[in-house]
Amino acid sequence: MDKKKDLADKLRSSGLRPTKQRLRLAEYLFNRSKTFHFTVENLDKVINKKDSDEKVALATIYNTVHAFEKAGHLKEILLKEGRSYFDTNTTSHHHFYDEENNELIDIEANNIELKKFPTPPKGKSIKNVNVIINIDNDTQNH
Amino acid sequence: MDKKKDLADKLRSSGLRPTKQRLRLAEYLFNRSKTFHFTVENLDKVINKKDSDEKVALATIYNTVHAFEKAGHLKEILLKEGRSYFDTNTTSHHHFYDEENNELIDIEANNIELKKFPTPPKGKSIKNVNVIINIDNDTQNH
DNA sequence: CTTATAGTTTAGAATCATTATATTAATTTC
DNA sequence: GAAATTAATATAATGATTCTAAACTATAAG
Repeated sequence: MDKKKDLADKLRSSGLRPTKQRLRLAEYLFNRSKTFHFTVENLDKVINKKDSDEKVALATIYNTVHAFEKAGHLKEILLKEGRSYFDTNTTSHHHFYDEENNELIDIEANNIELKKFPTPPKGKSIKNVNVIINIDNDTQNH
Repeated sequence: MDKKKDLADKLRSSGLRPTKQRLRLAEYLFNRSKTFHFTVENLDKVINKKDSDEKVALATIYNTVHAFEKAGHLKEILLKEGRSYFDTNTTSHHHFYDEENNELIDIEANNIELKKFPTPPKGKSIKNVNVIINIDNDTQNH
C-alpha cells in the first residue's frame, strides 16, 4: 500500500520532482496490478471528479503525462487522429484495436513475429516497430 | 495525357460527381506513375499556390479527401497526433517512418510477414493490420 | 532554518487542424 | 431546360493541445 516513497523515487530518478500533482497522477497510473490505456480526457475526468477535493489543472495533466512519457513511464499509441492514447505498459508490445468499442487490447511482443523483414534505408536503423491489428465484429457481411 | 475522362469515370463509379474541384484534385493525386503520401496542408499549398488561377476552398479539400478515402482511393496513415497523413497507395502495405526527415517509405505487404499470430477476441475478426517501423539515424549513441 | 533559484502549477488565452453551417453554385434528372 | 439534388464556399465553431505569465513549491546553499 505504502508505495508513495517508491513513486517519489521513481520520479526523482527520472529527473522529475515529486510534486503533489505528479504523485497523485503517478499513483493513479502506476500503482495497479495491470497496465492500462487512457486518454488525457479520461485522466482528467477521474482525477477531477466533481467531488474531488484536490483538483489538478488540465495543463498540469498534459505536462505530467508528457513528462512521464519522456521519462519512459508511458507510451503513446497512435490510434485515431485528434486524440492521444497512452499506455502504462511501456514494454515493447502491440495492440488489437476494436473500433466498435473503442477498446485496446495488448498483444505481447513475442506473440507477433515479423518473418520477412525489409532493410531500412541506408544510414538508418530500426528504432521500434508498431503493429496495430484492427478488429471488427465477426458477423457475415451484412 | 488525356486521362480526364478516366478520372471522371473513376469518380462517377464511386458515386462522386466529377466536379471541377474533384477532377482537379484527382488529377493531382492519381495521375502519376508513383503513389505518394501527403497531408491536407500539403495539398492545399500545391493546389492553392499564390499564382493559382482557380483556388479550391480548404473545406472542399477536406471534403474531397474524405470522399476519396471513403471511396477507397486514399488510405489514411496514423503517424503523429494532430495531423492526418494520406497515401495514394491503397493496396495493403506498411511503412517505414523516418521522424527525422518526416518521411514515409512504403513497404510492400509481402515484405512483412507476421509469423506468430494472436487470436482475436471472441466474436471479432481481423479487419486489417497496420505496421509502422520507426527508423532513426544510424549513428552510435551520442 | 532561511533564503535563493530553478522547476512547477495554474487559469485562461491562443493555436492548430478539422468540422459544421448556411448560402450560393453546379450537376443530374425528369 | 426547370426542378431537385448534391457540392463548393467562406466563415464560424469546435476540440484537443500548447502557450503564457504570474503565483507557488521543492530543493540546494548558506
